[in-house]
Amino acid sequence: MNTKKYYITTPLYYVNDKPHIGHAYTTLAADVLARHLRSKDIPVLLQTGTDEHGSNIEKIAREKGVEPKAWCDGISADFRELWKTLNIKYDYFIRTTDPSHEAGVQAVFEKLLKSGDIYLGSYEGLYCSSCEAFYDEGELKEKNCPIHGRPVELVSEETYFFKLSKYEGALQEHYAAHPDFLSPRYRSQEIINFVKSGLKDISVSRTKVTWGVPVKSNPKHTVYVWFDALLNYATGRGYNPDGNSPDFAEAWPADVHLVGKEIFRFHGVIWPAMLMALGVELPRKVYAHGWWTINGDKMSKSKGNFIKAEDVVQEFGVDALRYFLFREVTFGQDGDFSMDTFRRRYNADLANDLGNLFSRLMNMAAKYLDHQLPEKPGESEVFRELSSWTPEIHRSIEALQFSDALEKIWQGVSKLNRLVDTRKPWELAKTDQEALKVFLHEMVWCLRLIAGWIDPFMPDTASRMHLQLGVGKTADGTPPQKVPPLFPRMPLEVKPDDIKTN
RNA sequence: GGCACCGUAGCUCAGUGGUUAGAGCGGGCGUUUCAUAAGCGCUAGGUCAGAGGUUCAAUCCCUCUCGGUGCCA
Repeated sequence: MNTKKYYITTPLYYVNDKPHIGHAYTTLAADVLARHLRSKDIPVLLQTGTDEHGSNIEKIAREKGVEPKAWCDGISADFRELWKTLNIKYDYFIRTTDPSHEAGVQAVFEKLLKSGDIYLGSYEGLYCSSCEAFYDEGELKEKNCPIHGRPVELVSEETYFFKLSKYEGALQEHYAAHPDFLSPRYRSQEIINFVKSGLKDISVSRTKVTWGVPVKSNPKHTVYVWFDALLNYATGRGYNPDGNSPDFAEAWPADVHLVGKEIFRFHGVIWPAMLMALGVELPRKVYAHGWWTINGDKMSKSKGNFIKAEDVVQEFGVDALRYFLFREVTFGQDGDFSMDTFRRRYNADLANDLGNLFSRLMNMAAKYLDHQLPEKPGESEVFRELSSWTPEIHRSIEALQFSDALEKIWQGVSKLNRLVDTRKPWELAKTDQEALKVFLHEMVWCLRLIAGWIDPFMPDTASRMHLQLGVGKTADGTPPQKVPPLFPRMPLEVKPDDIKTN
């Protein structure tokens, strides 16, 4: 018997360039959610992967003088390497060049051809041979290609169409019946209006592209990359219209597709329509997050202003990056990444608040607790209060409101710092040993609670904390060691201007 | 041009038809010493973009103006 697992997906990342912080963001969000659910003993499937077909990839590979597949192998490996660096635990990494996926795509195509949801037609458009792309009349600059400024030609190409228009009504009904299908709400209206304004059938094959999945019954066509890539969510779990793998039932329907806002429409319109055509249940939710700008600028290849996750990790550690990305900005909104803000938050939240709290308490625990693991303080008011926050924190994570969860957790950190100041354990040490122990016991348990809360976000830090919070469990009687700080304080960046001035 | 959304303390943002409009960060002042010179306390007097309207009462409702953003395959 199959039990349905909680199935989370990230988009498949296009292998036209090396991974940057934007890719990491989505995948980390998936990882945080997955870790949280696992900690509640909810079975989870997390799938990510790479999108490898299309003329762009073919072109890049040609420029580099390698076979397309070899190029894809390299970049795809870079992504997996980054997930490792970022401590992301996924269940399955799919590549659109995987034979099982390609077979699934072909079978889907044939099935829809048979049902009439895909039909052969021809596409007519204004084509620029330098761009290898079609343009609308409105996009042209003085009737020329907006990029090359050269004349475009009217070209017609045989292509297969998917009958997207047929699903206009069904999609609208679905949106109305499932108000959370497109999330967050403030991004959904655009999509709903778009569908309301009328859908046209879309081209789903190419005759000019060879690096793609061939249409089985007409191999001079390859399947258009979007159609190919979207299917991964199903084929990766064993979907094939000619016969599903038994695994498919435990994954489907997907619980949440995490996507960037730029591909929300593909996932909110085309993908559900494809599933309707296939008679497959729709995913429960598509959640679109925002973009990171870098120092206020859009990340772009031409500006070359990508932040490499590896560099940040190298200097500050994985957990600091994981923390920053989900604390700084409400998940869904756009945010700005700058080293200045990053350092500020690192020092204030991680080094000063949490790191120092942990350090001051662990020092006292080492000094004043006789290495005994204290009993859970049922009578402790603080501990009871903090414990009562857990459901709220969990709800926030499950609603993908990561920043809310972290904010609440940091209220706890702050509360504990205040409490230490109020109770002044260093004075109790001179006046009331018994009260001191009771207090430190409470604090140790509160820290365990915090460690548990931050675990999905900062798994390494959580385990380092846990290691020490087992105060006194040492069977051999060795005293607790003074541990290195969780987050060593970092100097704020010295600007060149500051040096010159004197 | 069409359709949405936004404009609240230096910065990032919460917020509600009704007593003195909030938080975090930064800044300023003070204070403790257990701790990573961290922590803790106090402090921001902001025309809630502007104008008009509805109302006993609007930052929150309506209209217009200005400024900004997104979507229109």
